[in-house]
Amino acid sequence: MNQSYRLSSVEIATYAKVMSDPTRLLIIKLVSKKEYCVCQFVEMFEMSQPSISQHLKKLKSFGLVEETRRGQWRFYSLNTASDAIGIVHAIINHISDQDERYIELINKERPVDCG
Amino acid sequence: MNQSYRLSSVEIATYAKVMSDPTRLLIIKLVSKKEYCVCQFVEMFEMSQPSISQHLKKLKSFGLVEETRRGQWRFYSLNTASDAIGIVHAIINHISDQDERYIELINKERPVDCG
DNA sequence: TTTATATATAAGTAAATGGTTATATAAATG
DNA sequence: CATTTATATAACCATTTACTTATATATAAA
Repeated sequence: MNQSYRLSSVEIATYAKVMSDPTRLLIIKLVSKKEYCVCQFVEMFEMSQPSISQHLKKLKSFGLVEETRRGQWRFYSLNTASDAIGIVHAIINHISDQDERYIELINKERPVDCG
Repeated sequence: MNQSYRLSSVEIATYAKVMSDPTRLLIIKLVSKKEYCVCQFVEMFEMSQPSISQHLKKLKSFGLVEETRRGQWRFYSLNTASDAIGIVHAIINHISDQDERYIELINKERPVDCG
Protein backbone atom coordinates (compact mmCIF):
# COMPACT_ATOMS: atom_id res chain seq x y z
CA MET A 1 0.00 0.00 0.00
CA ASN A 2 1.16 3.48 -0.84
CA GLN A 3 2.32 5.24 2.33
CA SER A 4 0.66 8.43 1.12
CA TYR A 5 -2.70 6.75 1.65
CA ARG A 6 -2.04 6.36 5.39
CA LEU A 7 -3.91 8.70 7.69
CA SER A 8 -4.09 9.43 11.39
CA SER A 9 -6.09 7.13 13.65
CA VAL A 10 -8.62 9.91 14.22
CA GLU A 11 -9.08 10.35 10.48
CA ILE A 12 -9.47 6.61 9.92
CA ALA A 13 -12.03 6.42 12.74
CA THR A 14 -13.89 9.36 11.20
CA TYR A 15 -14.02 7.82 7.73
CA ALA A 16 -14.99 4.45 9.21
CA LYS A 17 -17.94 6.17 10.90
CA VAL A 18 -19.00 7.89 7.68
CA MET A 19 -19.01 4.48 5.96
CA SER A 20 -20.60 2.65 8.89
CA ASP A 21 -24.13 3.30 7.73
CA PRO A 22 -25.35 0.55 5.32
CA THR A 23 -27.00 3.08 2.99
CA ARG A 24 -23.89 5.27 2.75
CA LEU A 25 -21.64 2.23 2.36
CA LEU A 26 -23.68 1.02 -0.62
CA ILE A 27 -23.89 4.51 -2.11
CA ILE A 28 -20.09 4.56 -2.02
CA LYS A 29 -19.90 1.13 -3.64
CA LEU A 30 -22.32 2.25 -6.37
CA VAL A 31 -20.56 5.52 -7.18
CA SER A 32 -17.22 3.72 -7.27
CA LYS A 33 -18.43 2.22 -10.58
CA LYS A 34 -20.39 5.11 -12.12
CA GLU A 35 -22.29 8.28 -11.33
CA TYR A 36 -25.87 8.36 -10.06
CA CYS A 37 -28.38 11.14 -9.53
CA VAL A 38 -30.40 11.59 -6.35
CA CYS A 39 -33.68 10.36 -7.86
CA GLN A 40 -32.00 7.08 -8.88
CA PHE A 41 -30.84 6.48 -5.31
CA VAL A 42 -34.34 7.29 -4.02
CA GLU A 43 -35.80 4.59 -6.31
CA MET A 44 -33.09 2.00 -5.70
CA PHE A 45 -32.95 2.32 -1.93
CA GLU A 46 -36.72 2.90 -1.62
CA MET A 47 -35.97 5.64 0.84
CA SER A 48 -37.30 9.19 1.13
CA GLN A 49 -35.62 11.91 -0.92
CA PRO A 50 -34.57 13.96 2.14
CA SER A 51 -32.99 10.90 3.74
CA ILE A 52 -30.94 10.18 0.60
CA SER A 53 -30.01 13.87 0.27
CA GLN A 54 -28.79 13.94 3.86
CA HIS A 55 -26.62 10.86 3.35
CA LEU A 56 -25.16 12.42 0.19
CA LYS A 57 -24.55 15.67 2.03
CA LYS A 58 -22.57 13.81 4.68
CA LEU A 59 -20.52 11.90 2.10
CA LYS A 60 -19.84 15.15 0.25
CA SER A 61 -18.95 17.09 3.39
CA PHE A 62 -16.26 14.50 4.17
CA GLY A 63 -14.96 14.71 0.62
CA LEU A 64 -15.87 11.16 -0.35
CA VAL A 65 -18.15 12.06 -3.26
CA GLU A 66 -18.31 14.82 -5.84
CA GLU A 67 -21.42 16.52 -7.13
CA THR A 68 -21.93 17.71 -10.70
CA ARG A 69 -25.08 19.51 -11.81
CA ARG A 70 -26.47 18.72 -15.23
CA GLY A 71 -29.88 20.11 -16.09
CA GLN A 72 -32.28 19.56 -13.25
CA TRP A 73 -30.22 16.68 -11.88
CA ARG A 74 -27.29 16.45 -9.54
CA PHE A 75 -25.00 13.55 -10.19
CA TYR A 76 -22.77 12.07 -7.54
CA SER A 77 -19.57 10.18 -8.16
CA LEU A 78 -16.64 8.92 -6.12
CA ASN A 79 -14.05 11.61 -5.40
CA THR A 80 -10.97 9.70 -6.48
CA ALA A 81 -8.79 12.60 -5.34
CA SER A 82 -9.91 12.23 -1.73
CA ASP A 83 -7.31 11.62 0.99
CA ALA A 84 -9.56 8.75 2.01
CA ILE A 85 -9.57 6.98 -1.35
CA GLY A 86 -7.27 4.25 0.02
CA ILE A 87 -9.41 3.37 3.02
CA VAL A 88 -12.58 3.72 0.94
CA HIS A 89 -11.38 1.14 -1.56
CA ALA A 90 -10.05 -1.09 1.21
CA ILE A 91 -13.47 -1.14 2.83
CA ILE A 92 -15.65 -1.59 -0.25
CA ASN A 93 -13.30 -4.29 -1.57
CA HIS A 94 -14.35 -6.37 1.45
CA ILE A 95 -17.99 -6.38 0.39
CA SER A 96 -18.89 -9.61 -1.37
CA ASP A 97 -19.79 -9.30 -5.07
CA GLN A 98 -22.77 -11.51 -4.25
CA ASP A 99 -24.02 -9.17 -1.52
CA GLU A 100 -27.81 -9.54 -1.56
CA ARG A 101 -28.58 -5.92 -0.83
CA TYR A 102 -26.19 -4.66 -3.53
CA ILE A 103 -27.65 -7.01 -6.15
CA GLU A 104 -31.18 -5.87 -5.24
CA LEU A 105 -30.13 -2.25 -5.70
CA ILE A 106 -28.59 -2.88 -9.12
CA ASN A 107 -31.75 -4.71 -10.21
CA LYS A 108 -33.86 -1.69 -9.29
CA GLU A 109 -31.63 0.72 -11.22
CA ARG A 110 -33.40 2.71 -13.97
CA PRO A 111 -32.09 5.34 -16.42
CA VAL A 112 -32.31 8.89 -15.15
CA ASP A 113 -35.03 10.16 -17.54
CA CYS A 114 -37.37 7.32 -16.49
CA GLY A 115 -37.72 8.56 -12.94
CA MET B 1 -7.60 -10.62 -1.37
CA ASN B 2 -9.01 -13.97 -0.31
CA GLN B 3 -12.66 -14.19 -1.33
CA SER B 4 -13.45 -15.92 1.97
CA TYR B 5 -12.72 -12.64 3.73
CA ARG B 6 -15.56 -10.89 1.90
CA LEU B 7 -18.68 -10.18 3.89
CA SER B 8 -22.12 -8.70 3.30
CA SER B 9 -22.52 -4.94 3.13
CA VAL B 10 -24.47 -5.01 6.39
CA GLU B 11 -21.64 -6.89 8.11
CA ILE B 12 -19.00 -4.51 6.73
CA ALA B 13 -21.05 -1.52 7.89
CA THR B 14 -21.38 -3.12 11.33
CA TYR B 15 -17.65 -3.77 11.70
CA ALA B 16 -16.88 -0.28 10.38
CA LYS B 17 -19.08 1.13 13.13
CA VAL B 18 -17.38 -0.98 15.81
CA MET B 19 -14.02 0.40 14.63
CA SER B 20 -15.28 3.97 14.14
CA ASP B 21 -14.48 5.01 17.70
CA PRO B 22 -10.88 6.29 18.04
CA THR B 23 -10.36 4.44 21.33
CA ARG B 24 -11.58 1.11 19.97
CA LEU B 25 -9.65 1.59 16.73
CA LEU B 26 -6.41 2.09 18.66
CA ILE B 27 -7.17 -0.80 21.02
CA ILE B 28 -7.49 -2.99 17.92
CA LYS B 29 -4.20 -1.67 16.54
CA LEU B 30 -2.49 -2.35 19.88
CA VAL B 31 -3.81 -5.89 20.32
CA SER B 32 -2.87 -6.69 16.73
CA LYS B 33 0.76 -6.66 17.95
CA LYS B 34 0.48 -8.17 21.46
CA GLU B 35 -1.91 -8.71 24.32
CA TYR B 36 -2.78 -6.07 26.92
CA CYS B 37 -4.67 -6.15 30.18
CA VAL B 38 -7.42 -3.71 31.12
CA CYS B 39 -5.29 -1.75 33.60
CA GLN B 40 -2.69 -1.10 30.91
CA PHE B 41 -5.31 0.37 28.61
CA VAL B 42 -6.64 2.51 31.47
CA GLU B 43 -3.17 3.98 31.99
CA MET B 44 -2.30 4.38 28.33
CA PHE B 45 -5.59 5.96 27.25
CA GLU B 46 -5.98 7.93 30.50
CA MET B 47 -9.60 6.93 30.54
CA SER B 48 -11.80 5.54 33.31
CA GLN B 49 -11.75 1.80 33.91
CA PRO B 50 -15.48 1.36 33.17
CA SER B 51 -15.13 3.19 29.89
CA ILE B 52 -12.27 0.94 28.79
CA SER B 53 -14.15 -2.16 29.97
CA GLN B 54 -17.19 -1.13 27.95
CA HIS B 55 -15.14 -0.65 24.81
CA LEU B 56 -13.53 -4.06 25.31
CA LYS B 57 -16.93 -5.62 25.90
CA LYS B 58 -18.14 -4.25 22.57
CA LEU B 59 -15.04 -5.46 20.72
CA LYS B 60 -15.44 -8.89 22.31
CA SER B 61 -19.17 -9.09 21.62
CA PHE B 62 -18.46 -8.57 17.92
CA GLY B 63 -15.74 -11.23 18.02
CA LEU B 64 -12.86 -8.88 17.28
CA VAL B 65 -10.88 -9.58 20.45
CA GLU B 66 -10.36 -12.56 22.72
CA GLU B 67 -10.12 -12.51 26.50
CA THR B 68 -7.84 -14.75 28.56
CA ARG B 69 -7.79 -14.62 32.37
CA ARG B 70 -4.47 -14.98 34.12
CA GLY B 71 -4.34 -14.32 37.85
CA GLN B 72 -6.22 -11.18 38.68
CA TRP B 73 -5.82 -9.83 35.16
CA ARG B 74 -7.78 -10.22 31.96
CA PHE B 75 -5.70 -10.00 28.83
CA TYR B 76 -7.14 -9.01 25.50
CA SER B 77 -5.74 -9.96 22.13
CA LEU B 78 -6.84 -9.84 18.50
CA ASN B 79 -9.11 -12.72 17.53
CA THR B 80 -7.30 -13.79 14.38
CA ALA B 81 -10.03 -16.37 13.71
CA SER B 82 -12.69 -13.68 13.35
CA ASP B 83 -14.70 -13.46 10.13
CA ALA B 84 -13.77 -9.79 10.24
CA ILE B 85 -10.01 -10.29 10.35
CA GLY B 86 -9.67 -9.17 6.72
CA ILE B 87 -11.51 -5.88 7.12
CA VAL B 88 -9.84 -5.31 10.50
CA HIS B 89 -6.37 -5.57 8.98
CA ALA B 90 -7.42 -3.51 5.97
CA ILE B 91 -8.53 -0.71 8.26
CA ILE B 92 -5.64 -0.68 10.72
CA ASN B 93 -3.15 -0.93 7.86
CA HIS B 94 -4.34 2.51 6.78
CA ILE B 95 -3.27 4.10 10.05
CA SER B 96 0.08 5.84 9.70
CA ASP B 97 2.96 4.34 11.69
CA GLN B 98 3.72 7.90 12.76
CA ASP B 99 0.22 8.44 14.15
CA GLU B 100 0.66 10.85 17.04
CA ARG B 101 -2.00 9.33 19.25
CA TYR B 102 -0.63 5.81 18.75
CA ILE B 103 2.94 6.86 19.55
CA GLU B 104 1.72 8.62 22.70
CA LEU B 105 -0.03 5.44 23.80
CA ILE B 106 3.03 3.28 23.25
CA ASN B 107 5.13 5.75 25.23
CA LYS B 108 2.76 5.45 28.19
CA GLU B 109 2.86 1.65 28.12
CA ARG B 110 4.04 0.02 31.37
CA PRO B 111 4.48 -3.65 32.35
CA VAL B 112 1.43 -5.22 33.93
CA ASP B 113 2.78 -5.64 37.47
CA CYS B 114 3.70 -1.93 37.63
CA GLY B 115 0.07 -0.82 37.51
C1' DT C 1 -11.33 -14.71 56.56
C1' DT C 2 -10.87 -9.91 56.06
C1' DT C 3 -8.87 -6.61 52.82
C1' DA C 4 -7.03 -5.00 48.56
C1' DT C 5 -6.88 -5.22 43.61
C1' DA C 6 -8.66 -5.94 38.91
C1' DT C 7 -12.49 -5.97 36.31
C1' DA C 8 -17.44 -5.99 35.07
C1' DT C 9 -21.96 -4.23 35.24
C1' DA C 10 -25.82 -1.10 36.13
C1' DA C 11 -28.05 3.21 35.91
C1' DG C 12 -28.16 7.81 34.46
C1' DT C 13 -27.17 11.50 30.93
C1' DA C 14 -25.70 14.66 27.17
C1' DA C 15 -24.71 14.50 22.52
C1' DA C 16 -24.93 12.41 18.04
C1' DT C 17 -27.47 9.82 14.57
C1' DG C 18 -30.85 8.84 11.07
C1' DG C 19 -35.19 9.01 10.14
C1' DT C 20 -39.70 11.98 9.50
C1' DT C 21 -42.69 15.97 7.58
C1' DA C 22 -42.81 20.55 5.86
C1' DT C 23 -40.79 24.03 3.22
C1' DA C 24 -37.28 26.42 0.29
C1' DT C 25 -34.67 26.74 -3.97
C1' DA C 26 -33.44 26.29 -8.62
C1' DA C 27 -33.82 24.62 -13.19
C1' DA C 28 -37.11 23.08 -17.05
C1' DT C 29 -41.34 23.59 -19.31
C1' DG C 30 -45.83 25.29 -20.78
C1' DC D 1 -44.47 34.45 -15.79
C1' DA D 2 -46.67 30.18 -13.60
C1' DT D 3 -46.06 25.40 -12.88
C1' DT D 4 -43.67 21.24 -12.52
C1' DT D 5 -39.64 18.62 -11.26
C1' DA D 6 -35.36 17.66 -8.76
C1' DT D 7 -33.04 18.54 -4.85
C1' DA D 8 -31.74 20.78 -0.44
C1' DT D 9 -32.67 22.34 4.05
C1' DA D 10 -35.02 23.02 8.47
C1' DA D 11 -37.27 21.43 12.44
C1' DC D 12 -38.55 17.71 15.07
C1' DC D 13 -38.10 13.08 17.30
C1' DA D 14 -36.76 8.32 18.79
C1' DT D 15 -32.76 5.68 19.24
C1' DT D 16 -28.01 4.93 19.95
C1' DT D 17 -23.61 6.20 21.72
C1' DA D 18 -19.99 6.96 24.99
C1' DC D 19 -19.23 8.76 28.86
C1' DT D 20 -20.11 9.28 34.18
C1' DT D 21 -20.71 7.44 39.14
C1' DA D 22 -21.90 3.71 42.03
C1' DT D 23 -21.81 -1.03 42.93
C1' DA D 24 -20.93 -6.06 42.21
C1' DT D 25 -17.75 -9.88 41.52
C1' DA D 26 -13.68 -12.56 41.59
C1' DT D 27 -8.98 -13.36 42.55
C1' DA D 28 -4.77 -12.36 45.57
C1' DA D 29 -2.71 -11.24 49.56
C1' DA D 30 -2.41 -10.30 54.46
